[in-house]
Order: sequence, then C-alpha cells, then structure tokens
Amino acid sequence: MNIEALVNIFTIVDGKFKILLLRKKTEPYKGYWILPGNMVGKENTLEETIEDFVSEKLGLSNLEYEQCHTFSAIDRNPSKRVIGVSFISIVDERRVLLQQATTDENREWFEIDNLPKIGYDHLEVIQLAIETLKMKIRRSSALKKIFPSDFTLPEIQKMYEQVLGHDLDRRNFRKKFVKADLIEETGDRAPGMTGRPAKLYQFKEEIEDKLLF
Amino acid sequence: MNIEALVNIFTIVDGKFKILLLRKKTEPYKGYWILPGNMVGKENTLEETIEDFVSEKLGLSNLEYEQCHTFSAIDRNPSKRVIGVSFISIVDERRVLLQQATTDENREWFEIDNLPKIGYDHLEVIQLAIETLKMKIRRSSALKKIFPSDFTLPEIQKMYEQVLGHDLDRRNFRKKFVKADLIEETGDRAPGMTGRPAKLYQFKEEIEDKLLF
DNA sequence: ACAAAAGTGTTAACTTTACACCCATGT
DNA sequence: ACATGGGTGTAAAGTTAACACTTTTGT
Repeated sequence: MNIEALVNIFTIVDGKFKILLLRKKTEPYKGYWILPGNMVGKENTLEETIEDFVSEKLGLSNLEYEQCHTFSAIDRNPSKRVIGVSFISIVDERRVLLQQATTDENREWFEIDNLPKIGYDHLEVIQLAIETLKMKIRRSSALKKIFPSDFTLPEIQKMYEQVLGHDLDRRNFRKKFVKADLIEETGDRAPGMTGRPAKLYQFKEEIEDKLLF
Repeated sequence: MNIEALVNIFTIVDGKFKILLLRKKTEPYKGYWILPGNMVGKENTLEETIEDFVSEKLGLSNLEYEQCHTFSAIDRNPSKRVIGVSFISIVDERRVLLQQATTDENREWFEIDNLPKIGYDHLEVIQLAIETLKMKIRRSSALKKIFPSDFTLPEIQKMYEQVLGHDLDRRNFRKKFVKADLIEETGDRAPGMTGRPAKLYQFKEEIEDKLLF
C-alpha cells in the first residue's frame, strides 16, 4: 500500500494567517492547489520524509512538525490507494519574506479564509489541521515545539487571534502569557517596520506543560 | 507497505483505569501482551478495520474510536516494515463485566500503572494514548464522542481523576460539569452496588465545543 | 511634531477552591 | 438502625475581562 506524508505549513504575514500550497502541474487535478508532500519510502519514517521534502524542495529547513491525522478513505486518490498522514508546522514571517525572493508561480501562500481550488481531499486535510492547531496552541509544550523561536508578543498574539478566530486584549494577553512563565526576553528587539520596536522573546529551556487561553 | 490499525480500549472498573490487551501466542514476542489490532486491507479504511476487528474478535460492537497517532519507525516490527495507526476507545464498565463472563486467558484488562511485559513498540503506543486521552477528555466534543452514554457523574468523575492523575472535589466537579450544559438526566438511576443509587445522564444532542478541567 | 505600534495598572465580574452535612438505598 | 456512596450550598481566593493613557521609534 502507498503512504504519503503531507504538510500544512502555516505562517502569519502582515497579521494574516496563511498556508503554503503548490500548484499541480499534471493530471489529475491539474491546475488545482495541493499541500506539499511526498510518498514515504521503505527506508524512511514519515517524519524523515517530510523533513527531507520540505528542506530540499521548499528550502525551509529545521522546521518542527507535529503529526495531525491519517486519512485512509479508499478513493481519496483516484489513481491508486494512498493513505495520507498530515503534519503541521509554523514558519517565521521573516523566513517567509526571505524565501519569497525566489518567485515561483507554482508555490504560494494563501490566506486560510480565502483558499483557491484545492485538489484531492486536501481541503479536508487543511480544515482539520486548523482545528487541530486550535487545540495544540493551547498546550504550552506543543506551542513551544511548533512556534518559531525569537518572537515578539504582538506576533504570537496575532497568531492566537487568527487561530482562535477572535481578538484578544493586548494587556490581558501579555499579563497571562508572561505569568505562565514560559518565555524570557532575548534582549533584542524586532526590526519594526513602523512604530516602537517590540521586544523579542524565546521559550525557556524547561517549561511546565499547562493550558493557555 | 503494510499498515496496521491498533486500538487502545480503556475502561474504568471499580474505580481503576484499565486497558484491554491480548497475549501473543506466536513468535516474535510470544507470551508478551500487545494491543488489539489488524492489518488494513486494500478495500478498508483504518476505521473500518478497527471496527470490524473489535466487534468480531473482541465482541465489543458500536464503540466509538478517536484517532491517536501514526508510528512509522523502520524497525518497529522486526519481521517486516509495518506502519501502525493507533486509536482510542472507552468502553462502559457494565459491558466489560458482561464480557468477562467469556473467560479467555489470552485477553485481559490491565490497570494502566501495572502493565505486564508489552510486545513491539506498544508500550510507547499506550503511553502516548494515555497522554492524548488527557487532552481529548478536556474537549467537550471529543468527550461526548468517546465516552459511553448513560453514565453517572461519579463514573465520569472517576475517569477524570484517573486520566488527569489527581482527585477532584465531588461538589465542584458537579457544579462545573452541569454548568457546562453538556448533559441531561435520563430519569433513570444506575444500579448501585451499595449506597444511594446515582442518577444517569446522557450528553445532549447538540453541545458547544468547549474546554473542561 | 506627527504617525504608528508597543508597553503598562486598576477595578469589577466571574470562576475556582475549600469545606461539612443530609439523603436514598440495601442489609 | 447502620453502613455505603450520592447529592447539595456558601464564602474566600484567585482569575479573567474591560478599559485609556504613555513610550519609543521612523519620517
């Protein structure tokens, strides 16, 4: 039986929650957009398959991945039986902007509430990934694993707002997040485009696993 | 590639959280205990595979299953490459007691903090299932799906205590659970072994997805 | 000096915790 | 009538939610 690893790579650019999709160049689903992914070889784990594919083909290395769900509907791929295992990753806005220098019309970041025509069952895969993310970011251990390091509080707040689907008060967010004892200042500040630059934070080495928001 | 579906079937009997394991009768891991499970056929989904196996081989039908994790380490099965997808289910104490009539020395409920020698990577699978359950029971929608219907409040409280690993105050548990607006009285009472019989509840048809405990 | 975004403190509403007695049933 | 476990209320502590002004930077 064939097994594929699929990955939902999210980011927030400009306060918008986005996902990276690839345009399919061959039938079936030619011209549709699909999740990055690859077949799993006999000598590789799922995690290796995803890491190799994303770093080699998408130029995003050292991302962290969290497993999401395994899809096994008989006809999810019309050509042959393929079982798909989906992963979630979050990438830093700054790396996205860098990477966008290499323009490729078959690779694009889409806002999650404005997706293009999606091929296979990948719309379902994406929707479940967003649902899962909603839960994952509420566990401090999963948040630390998945969220790129050296972030500002406004950055991580925007992520919460987009994923949870509602706004949060800046003062209350700060208070709660700092009180949770997960992060420490790096001493640096983010290169602000305008306005006062925000302090950069990183997760502490050892954190307690607790629920947030 | 070979894919197997594995299932962690939990119950609480006599206030103890237990898991159903089978004794392996052939090498490798002869005499070790393993999770129930079966290879996935070309014509079946993972969910069908588990449902069929559990109802036919274990005599427990109409259980609900939640997917947990997919294990793909190259050598997790020494004989051949097998990718394993694990599921979680919870079964009602009353059905467990009924089923125990059919004694089978190769099938046993073990307390989760007193497990026997476990074959393959199933100890890891079980430990992750317990961790996952800790999160799942905190989402009302997952709780409703997974928890057998017509329960008493002391029953569901004991489950929380075992899964979360600490005791909860009876009065506060009740207040919070009832306030969450998830359940309604059935009008019946549980056949108590001793003491005042507890009221039976069921989940409402429509519940809001919220976090508990 | 102005525009833009970051950072901060206080109070009221709500939620959680801690705690002790009465109730319904079987023996 | 007693033993066993189920069911209930209240007050103090802690948490969350609502709210407006000052600070730092670039232009």
